Amino acid sequence: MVSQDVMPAATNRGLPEKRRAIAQAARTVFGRDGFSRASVDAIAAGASVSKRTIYNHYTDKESLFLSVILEGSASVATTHMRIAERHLRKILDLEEDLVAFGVEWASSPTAFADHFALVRTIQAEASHIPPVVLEAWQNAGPRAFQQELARYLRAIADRGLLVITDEHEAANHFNLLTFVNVVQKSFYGAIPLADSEITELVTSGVRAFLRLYRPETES
Amino acid sequence: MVSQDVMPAATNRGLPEKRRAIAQAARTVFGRDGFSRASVDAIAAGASVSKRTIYNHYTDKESLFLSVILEGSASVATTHMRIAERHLRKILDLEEDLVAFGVEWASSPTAFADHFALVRTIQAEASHIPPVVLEAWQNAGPRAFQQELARYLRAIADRGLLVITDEHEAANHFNLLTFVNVVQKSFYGAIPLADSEITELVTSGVRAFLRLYRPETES
DNA sequence: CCTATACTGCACCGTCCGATGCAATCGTGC
DNA sequence: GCACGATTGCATCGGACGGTGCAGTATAGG
Repeated sequence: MVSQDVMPAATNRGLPEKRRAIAQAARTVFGRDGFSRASVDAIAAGASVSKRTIYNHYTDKESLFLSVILEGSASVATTHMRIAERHLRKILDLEEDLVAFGVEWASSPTAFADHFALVRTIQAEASHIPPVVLEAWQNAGPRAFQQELARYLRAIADRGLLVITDEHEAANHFNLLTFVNVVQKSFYGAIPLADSEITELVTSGVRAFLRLYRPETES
Repeated sequence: MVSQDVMPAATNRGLPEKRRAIAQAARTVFGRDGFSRASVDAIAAGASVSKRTIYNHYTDKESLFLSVILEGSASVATTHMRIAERHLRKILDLEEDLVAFGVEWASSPTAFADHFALVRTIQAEASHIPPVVLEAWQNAGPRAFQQELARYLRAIADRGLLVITDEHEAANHFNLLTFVNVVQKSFYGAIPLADSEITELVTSGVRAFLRLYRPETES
């Protein structure tokens, strides 16, 4: 975990098919074992590929890890975007829509268990990862989506359904009260929660969020 | 990370002095390198102790890790208790006191950098750690303190300064809006934040918390 | 048919590391 | 001074693992 190049540190030769197989297997194995414990041999076996081939595609175990986590992060981000669009573009019942959104959002760590296991690894080794890479990851993943969420909240507020002065702070609060709450309790999906429990936590979080940002109902 | 015994899995022979030296060095090295990368030799060197002595005190690298993290967790918990008592026992200015408390609380991950690095490791390897141990750790550390925080909030509410129906939910919200917010942004202290930034985040969090739980000020 | 590219299998190197065994030493209490 | 427990230094085992070299095979395009 010492490479200083921002991206990709991966040689680009070889068949894209094998390349994807390797990436897939790497995601699984890294997710299961963490960076240090994961062995390149295991990844090779998982991808039904010679170990030598891995080293033809990627210079390093480390660069393989980086490549995989950046791809995964982007993929998860677009999925989150779609979830947000589906629930927040047209608002029918505000609380209901926010809860539905929050539940699906907060369930993604169990849906993308592989990827979020990598995220846990990143956090554990945060101090060994070049800050540039950390930044790159955050911007491609979590931060990008929080920006998007802020935009949706702004739009909802403009329609008069919420009272928001700083939409980024509001997005942060929503994030904390729903997603982060679930994520903390489930160890990023490592100890999966029952769907009912997720719904419960998110509902409670959304209620609090609405108490913070709902317009005064003049009696 | 497979031991099934709940506690301590550590033989208890040897001089307590050496034992503490080992634990101290282990905390540092595990914190710096994570469980897998940390080498027993490095710990031995750090403790100015023969490697053989470590294996006289602890059966295993794993049991050493467990022992260290449980001790640390307890120690941090009592520190948190003291912080809470200092700021929440007597309330003068509610917002001011909550902010002061929150700032000190949220700064502890940088103060106890060693320990929280271990916590990060635990989370990264959560799926490899026996659930019993995970439970034990949570109960000795975070959960115990959240209970305590709930008690303080209850007391404050009883004095009429807050309106709280479920004090555990309130404690959870305070936790999320201040501590967790900071912790997320600083990667559990791995990427330390400036004091001013911590103060800013906590202040904003406390304001939100008060908007949620402050009694209606009849105009 | 020839060449270039990619993949494979395997052996191999060097290293690191957890864990053990053992003989020697130090220190304390009887 | 003797005995016992603790510690030490060292050698060593056994295994895992990252990474490389190489010779052989397949596949596709000209």
